[in-house]
Amino acid sequence: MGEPHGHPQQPHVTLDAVARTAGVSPATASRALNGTTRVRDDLLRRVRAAADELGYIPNAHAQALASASNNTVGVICHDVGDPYFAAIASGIMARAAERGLLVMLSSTFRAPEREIAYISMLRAQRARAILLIGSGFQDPAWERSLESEIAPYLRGGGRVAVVSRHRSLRVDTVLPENRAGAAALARALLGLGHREFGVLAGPARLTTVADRLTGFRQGLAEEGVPLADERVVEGAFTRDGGYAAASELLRRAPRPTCVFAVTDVMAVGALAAFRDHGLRVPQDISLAGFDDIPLVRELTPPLTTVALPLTGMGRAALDLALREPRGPRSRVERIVGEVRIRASTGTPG
Amino acid sequence: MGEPHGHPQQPHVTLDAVARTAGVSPATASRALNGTTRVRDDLLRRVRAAADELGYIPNAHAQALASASNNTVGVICHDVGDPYFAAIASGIMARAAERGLLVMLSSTFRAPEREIAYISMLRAQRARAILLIGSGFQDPAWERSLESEIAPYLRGGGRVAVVSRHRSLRVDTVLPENRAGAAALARALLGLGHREFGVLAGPARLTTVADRLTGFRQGLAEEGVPLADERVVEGAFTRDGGYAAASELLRRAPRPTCVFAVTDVMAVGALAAFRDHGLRVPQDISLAGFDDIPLVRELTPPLTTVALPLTGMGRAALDLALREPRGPRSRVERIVGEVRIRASTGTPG
DNA sequence: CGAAGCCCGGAAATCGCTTTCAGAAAGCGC
DNA sequence: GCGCTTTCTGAAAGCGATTTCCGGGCTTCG
Repeated sequence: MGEPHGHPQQPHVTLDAVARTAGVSPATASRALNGTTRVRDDLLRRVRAAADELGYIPNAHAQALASASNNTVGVICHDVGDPYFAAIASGIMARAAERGLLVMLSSTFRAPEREIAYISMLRAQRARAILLIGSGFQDPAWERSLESEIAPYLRGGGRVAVVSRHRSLRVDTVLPENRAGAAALARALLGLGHREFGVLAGPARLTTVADRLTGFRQGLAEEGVPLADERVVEGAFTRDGGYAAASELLRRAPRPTCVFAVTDVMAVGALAAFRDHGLRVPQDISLAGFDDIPLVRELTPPLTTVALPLTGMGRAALDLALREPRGPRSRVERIVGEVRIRASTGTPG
Repeated sequence: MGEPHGHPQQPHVTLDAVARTAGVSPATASRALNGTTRVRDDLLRRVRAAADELGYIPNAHAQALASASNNTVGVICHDVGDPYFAAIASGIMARAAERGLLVMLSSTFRAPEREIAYISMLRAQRARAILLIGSGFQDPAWERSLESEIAPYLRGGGRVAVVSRHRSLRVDTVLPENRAGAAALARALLGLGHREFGVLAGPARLTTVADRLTGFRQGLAEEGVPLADERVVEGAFTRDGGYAAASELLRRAPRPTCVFAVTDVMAVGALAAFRDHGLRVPQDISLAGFDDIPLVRELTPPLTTVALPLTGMGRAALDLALREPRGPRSRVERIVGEVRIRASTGTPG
């Protein structure tokens, strides 16, 4: 009748309303609903009845404001669409569900400034913990602003944990042994007889890339096998980035007998590139990746890689951040990757 | 010096503090920071200076409480670890970032009651919009409780949109034409000469499964080709579910010449199963999926499927939910899938 | 039987912000 | 210079919960 466009916009049911229909004070209603204190049985029943008769849903903002606590955690990753982050995020969500927490997830799409912006938003939300997933950037300016966002958050009682990120912040960390893993992979590939290697590296400013690259180099160096700079091609951390980098690598003669892609996602692109160039894997060229994301077992040939327990790392990160009691020092959980030799690597020649 | 275990727990910087050091009232400080009203230039500068000198971060809860508005949206899917949901979620996140929104994401891991629980939590957070991603359940009890969660939320001004879910709720919907897509796929496969089909279906209570299955049946029926019930095997919506279902299907003679897996994820498992049973795809058996998740182009052979613009669907859902002005009727955005014939399907025999 | 505790419920302060509501100062035309 | 509008600022009232702080009613013990 008169409502111009039909949006009555009903007001929310408040605790006061519940209290009134139950014939008690808001204080009692609050206590009854939260079980903070003993409340006489009949009152308790009346309050509960009133609450679900009215369909009462407490206002989380009011609760957070009054009690200075809340049950949300923030997660920041580069892109949930990437299977690597999706797997870690999935682990976090599972654990969060068990703990009754709500997760605010955000993707930076690899823009450092977006990471900072999100941290700020999560601070505003007074998130209990902030989880930073994935490689950091090698950039002093960024590190400074990150530090200056994080420090006051920690001082205010916030928890921070990072996953798979070089340890520039002194916070709880779930850290894959990227160097050691890459070195182990290098040794395994040397063991197959390879001596001519190529590497598909991600963006140089990402710390994960640097670690895996140096680890691989060290592994080769142990056997005195060098890795020339022109054998390392940089590409985006995507399937297409891997494709492009692999193509570029093939353009630079002489062709290596074995290629290491610093992430599985890039390896997927590389595999396609090799195929398009008429190369058979592993007969003509061997290929290895890193991470063991779910899909790479399904490729033909299945990809040799360094397996990381991705969902487990997600769970671990949440537990680490929220752990109680809290010691004075931050903790580091080191994850050792396991080299999985599959059919994408063979003996050279 | 005497802090027992070193957690000083510094209090937060409040707007009052900012106002005080800027020498203005909180009201003015608020206006200056939010640009609600004109504020004299010198005051504005002083407030801003004070704010970032103190490192002021507004308390989002207080803001939400006072202004009865906030900038978070909730997303509920079955599992972010699944590439299908990951792709849709990625689209949502991208659009949310553009709009300056924070996303609360949760995974139900396919438990209906968890979906209800999350909606309730999102209601408590007074999320601006709730996005439900993925198939609903064919279960009257669940539908009722869902309805009773959603209705008051909408009445309170909340927005709801669903993606890829049968239209049991009268809310904005991004709806893949599952039936039509599956029918088109059926026609294409018939066109290749197949007459003996098998189907790997997901859990029967999921509406998406039902739709794709009936669509496929209809497509076959147009040419008078039947699909016997024992040719339809049900499995979990996962890679392993696909593997198991495919194995079961092979156990039931006679073997079909072409298999339709209702999702790509299941098709991936089926491909592995066929291989393990010594069958060549497509020479011995053809395989098709649905969704066109990123990885299936990379398989050997690349998978024939019905392509859905997943990230676009995510973006569309957010826009649909938050659209302004708001008509009285809910809107349905129909997505037609595109049949992509790839090498996993060939002519029979 | 009276004093000392114990429980429990209610009044009211509080959390940190936004937003009326007025009032002061400034600008304007005549 | 006077009245009137126009700007801008500050005081104060919420927003919707939680949480002291208090007091009234019982139990319990001396």
